[in-house]
Amino acid sequence: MTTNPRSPANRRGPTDPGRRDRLVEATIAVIAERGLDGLTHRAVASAAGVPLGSTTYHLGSRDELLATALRAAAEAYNRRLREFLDGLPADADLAAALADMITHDVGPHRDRTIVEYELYLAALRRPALRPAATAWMSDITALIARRTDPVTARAVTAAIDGLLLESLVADPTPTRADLLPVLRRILP
Amino acid sequence: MTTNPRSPANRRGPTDPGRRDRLVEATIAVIAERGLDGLTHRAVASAAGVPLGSTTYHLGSRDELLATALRAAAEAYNRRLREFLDGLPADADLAAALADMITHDVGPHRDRTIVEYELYLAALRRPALRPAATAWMSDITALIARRTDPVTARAVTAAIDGLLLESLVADPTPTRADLLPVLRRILP
DNA sequence: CGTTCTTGTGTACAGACGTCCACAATGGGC
DNA sequence: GCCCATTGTGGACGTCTGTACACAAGAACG
Repeated sequence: MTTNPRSPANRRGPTDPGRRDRLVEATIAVIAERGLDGLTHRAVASAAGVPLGSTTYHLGSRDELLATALRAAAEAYNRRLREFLDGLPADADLAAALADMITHDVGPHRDRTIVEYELYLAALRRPALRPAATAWMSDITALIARRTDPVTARAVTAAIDGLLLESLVADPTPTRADLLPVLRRILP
Repeated sequence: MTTNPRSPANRRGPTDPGRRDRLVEATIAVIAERGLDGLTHRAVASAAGVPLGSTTYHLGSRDELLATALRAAAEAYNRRLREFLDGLPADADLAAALADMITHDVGPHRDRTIVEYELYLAALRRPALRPAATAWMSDITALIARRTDPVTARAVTAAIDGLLLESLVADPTPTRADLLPVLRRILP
């Protein structure tokens, strides 16, 4: 791998458009695999297949690494939620749909969901990240509010968060049937 | 501080009952101050006023440090919640009481609440901690279920979690008046 | 008093880390 | 075709970390 870093196959030239984006993706992949503890410049460089110096060049300090990852994760999550909600028919059973979503988030999507919470929580200790985290959360509420009244939207958003957090740690992982009555208790 | 560690004032003898407990307290204090990133044997030793070797002797590896802190935090939280609920009159306004509690948790109690979430989340990546975290959560639900039906208890527990998480990051911190309508939306 | 067990201490080691910086390489402007 | 700003690289430095381990010291007990 590092025997001949100058081989043509590995050279992308000094202008390698998208390298920064690939570094951001690699950052999230590293967190998913090793957690925030394992997020180091070296791990990101290795995951992205670039030399160590490249990470500090494009993404600077470790805090900048975190900030970029948080913004990328928030954007991806909200886009996904928007598409999911937009894909529902107008008269859809919202509680059932959300139960499906949560089941997916703690099942096939588990690793990514954990990363999302780790990044969100990281914002608590980093004032620079708080605006991004706040916006993330209020975007979710706004998306839900397109289907319910505002107070219900806040209640449902909070409940989804709590259910996700609980379901991530529960063993065995709760099923759709476990979640549905709780969501029905809140949604009209 | 370390100039004369053998001075009588600092010597507590080879049997220093409670030293382990003080190390656990120091562990939580270190997390509160520096976050999980800053949790090191050296920081704990310094906070507890004991030599470095003492931390590894009493609490072993870093994972054991985390596990002990998680159990202590869960126990303290649940005891506090139990006392709070037991102190309410039978016909109390539960939504108002919970709004007060959340306001307190994200206000004067903010630092400790952050530690609680950091420890809870840490359990996601450490199978050994998951039982403690699961029990923590189900204890909360059980306490609330003494005042409501089971499904409502689950919905309220999840909503409290979500509201805490949201309120910790929001700027400015939500007030009791912000939280109350949301809780009333769920509680009878 | 002496032995033995538990508790406590100081230090040393090897590894990993963030960050910095001198230097290389390229490609667009002229 | 040359020059220079931008992009990319590799290695080095100093710091901090977990952990191990040899040794000290009081206590229980005969």
